[in-house]
Amino acid sequence: MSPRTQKQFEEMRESRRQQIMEAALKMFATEGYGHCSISKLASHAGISKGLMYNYFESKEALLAAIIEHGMNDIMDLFDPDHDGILESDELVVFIRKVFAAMRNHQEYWILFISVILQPGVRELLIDKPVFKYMEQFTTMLLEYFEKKGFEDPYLEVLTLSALIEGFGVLLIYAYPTMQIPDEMLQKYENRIIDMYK
Amino acid sequence: MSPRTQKQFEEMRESRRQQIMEAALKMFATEGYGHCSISKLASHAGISKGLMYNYFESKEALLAAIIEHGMNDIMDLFDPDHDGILESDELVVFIRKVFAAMRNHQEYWILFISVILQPGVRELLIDKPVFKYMEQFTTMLLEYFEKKGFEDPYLEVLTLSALIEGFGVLLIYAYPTMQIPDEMLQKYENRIIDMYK
Amino acid sequence: MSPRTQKQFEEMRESRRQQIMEAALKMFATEGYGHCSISKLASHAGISKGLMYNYFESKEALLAAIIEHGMNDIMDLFDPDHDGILESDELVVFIRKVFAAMRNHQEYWILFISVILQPGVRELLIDKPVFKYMEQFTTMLLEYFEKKGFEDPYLEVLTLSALIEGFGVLLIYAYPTMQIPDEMLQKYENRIIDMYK
Amino acid sequence: MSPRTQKQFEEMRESRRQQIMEAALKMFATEGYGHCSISKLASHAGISKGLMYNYFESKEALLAAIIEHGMNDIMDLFDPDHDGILESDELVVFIRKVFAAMRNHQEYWILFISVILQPGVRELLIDKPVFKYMEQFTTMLLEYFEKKGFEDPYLEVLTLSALIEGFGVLLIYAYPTMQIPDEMLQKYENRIIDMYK
DNA sequence: CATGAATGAGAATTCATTCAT
DNA sequence: AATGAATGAATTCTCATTCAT
Repeated sequence: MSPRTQKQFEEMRESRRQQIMEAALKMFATEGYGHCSISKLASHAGISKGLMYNYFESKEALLAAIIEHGMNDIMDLFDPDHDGILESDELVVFIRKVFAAMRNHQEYWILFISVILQPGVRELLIDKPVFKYMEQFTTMLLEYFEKKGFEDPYLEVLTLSALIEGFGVLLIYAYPTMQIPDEMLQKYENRIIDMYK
Repeated sequence: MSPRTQKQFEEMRESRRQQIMEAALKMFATEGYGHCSISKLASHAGISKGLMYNYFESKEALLAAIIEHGMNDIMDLFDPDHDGILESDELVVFIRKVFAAMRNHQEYWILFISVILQPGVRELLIDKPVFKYMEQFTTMLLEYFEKKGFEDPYLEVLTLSALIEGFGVLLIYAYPTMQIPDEMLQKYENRIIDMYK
Repeated sequence: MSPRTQKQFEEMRESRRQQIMEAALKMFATEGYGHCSISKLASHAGISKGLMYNYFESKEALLAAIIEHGMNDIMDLFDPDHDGILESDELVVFIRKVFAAMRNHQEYWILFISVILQPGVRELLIDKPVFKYMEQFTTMLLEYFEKKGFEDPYLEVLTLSALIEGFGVLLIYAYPTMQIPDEMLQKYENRIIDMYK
Repeated sequence: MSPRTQKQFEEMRESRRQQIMEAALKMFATEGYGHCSISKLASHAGISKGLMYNYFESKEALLAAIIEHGMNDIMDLFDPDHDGILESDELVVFIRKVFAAMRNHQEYWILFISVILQPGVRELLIDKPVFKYMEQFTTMLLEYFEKKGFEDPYLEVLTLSALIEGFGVLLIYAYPTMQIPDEMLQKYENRIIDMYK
């Protein structure tokens, strides 16, 4: 009966936001961004169409929020103190982290790769911190391969990137019809690590 | 009305079809399938909206035709007598063919890969004969690795597929800002071949 | 709970109502009635959306209240004892009162006229008591011109009304870029009075 | 059976455009711009919602087209050779033209005045030729009154403008409930002309 | 064969109003 | 009394597809 406090409202809002984003992530990944109408998204999240706009000012803004949120989750693995500098562990650790992220946020990866491959999206991302991080990855790998004395470090970056991104694409194509089983994912990870030991 | 005229008509029709498909491929790749309206496609192909439907019964059918055509081009390399059985050359020959195709029709491949990775396009592919072909590749590679006594043939298929598809994705992302130079492409090819020698 | 507390509550309520109406009048005039959402109005008045409905049962009711309030202000000049009968002074006195009102509350009048001329507002006014008042003015002027033996009293009413309303419109259009100076206003007033001496 | 020619299409388009604009003008004037949905407009024009967008890219563009078209009609009276210079007839002729325009395009006037009084519209008009013309009117009148030796020419411009604009506002308020009869309009016109003889 | 006008279903978005707390 | 989350109807706009000529 007593009015809700500021804090109660904030908590409600935050949990609703999460609920919407989770529902939307699932749908974007399975049906594709373009095929999800706000109506569908809202009813899957169990709310009204109008309320969506209370939380996200547009469908695009919802996508952006999901991408950013997911990216933050993942970057926490590589830059836990948020100083913008990637922890330069051994390559093996790096690869393990990438695959751990893939395993634990499979839907997110599918959405993410799916989105960044769309024409016209790169231009949108280019200002975003996400993009900075991606460049940092390249730089980090390059330096690593140089330091280790690889004959053609850039070629190695290319190969490793292809192995990772290519696998992502395979995931997209497989999902959700036939999941690539976790052991296979594990073996794939080890296979790559073996190449660089 | 004479047979010859009849034939001329068919040739005109066929070349018009090609012209539409080329224009559409380019637009799908640069603007995204979902953002290309029939109107835009028609005007880029230099014909009227209505005429589009004379050549393709729907937007989806146009996309299907483009993909099938591209897929046929690829398949010609591996199944020249169209008997549905892939020539089981040595793996090295297979890989060389793939990269030769990439090199010789670089722009076409970039557009093509870019299109088939788009959401809304993947969903369409799944029911199509195209998809069968892709499974044949998998099967062929699988058999090859089994025959050669690889410990985990499926893992090898995964790895090789990722290396190829992942490279395609890198091409898309680089294009058109900075082309990956031919020598790098060559080196990458050799790098892969080395892995399987 | 004591009478005094009761009275305080009422005073608070009344002053809150005024505060809302003032904020709304300004917004209606500057942004247009149709473009002002309850949300915007509430936040400009410094209260919550829900509370608006505690004070005014609808957006339309808020508008009606604003107009009625403004209209009462005017009517006080001409019908100070609120008996519904306009004081039939000499016309000169009437005109002087109109312009005195304009001069003394210039900004208010500009906002007010600006609001009542808006589409969507006019339609609302037609059923309201306000409209009765306006007809009374017409009647009063008509009787005056008849009594004075003007050849076509209705034509005179039309002319005088146009001179007054038209000037209001000029004020709106000039505001806020360039104020019409007070002397000009004075001269205009005299010009009209001269016409009827 | 034979396909339509380019010219036939153009004629169809032009007549449809007129039909839509006429229907919309009537509705805008009677119901107010803000209260007319595209749906309503379309069904009053006897066409589908979608077709509206084939002819006008937005509701606002439709309004703009109507205003511009109407303004051109009216300006033809004052600048028949379209050289951007107003014919500087005697004042009497000018006033007669204004009232002729009001009489013959009554709905248009109502819409026009209604629109230019809306907050935020002036800013939109300011680049348009319409605005130039309106300034030219002021200048022309000012020069006229100066030449004729009026004591305070600017005051005269103000008075005449108020008489004209004020009458327009009265028209809006009267329309469509009770039309001001044509004879009254005629008398009003003569009344004004008498003032300046 | 060729055109583009016409349709209508459906998408994104806005906003007055209600209501639980 | 006060808040803002929640609703849903209405609105603007898009676009694949049909069809008369």
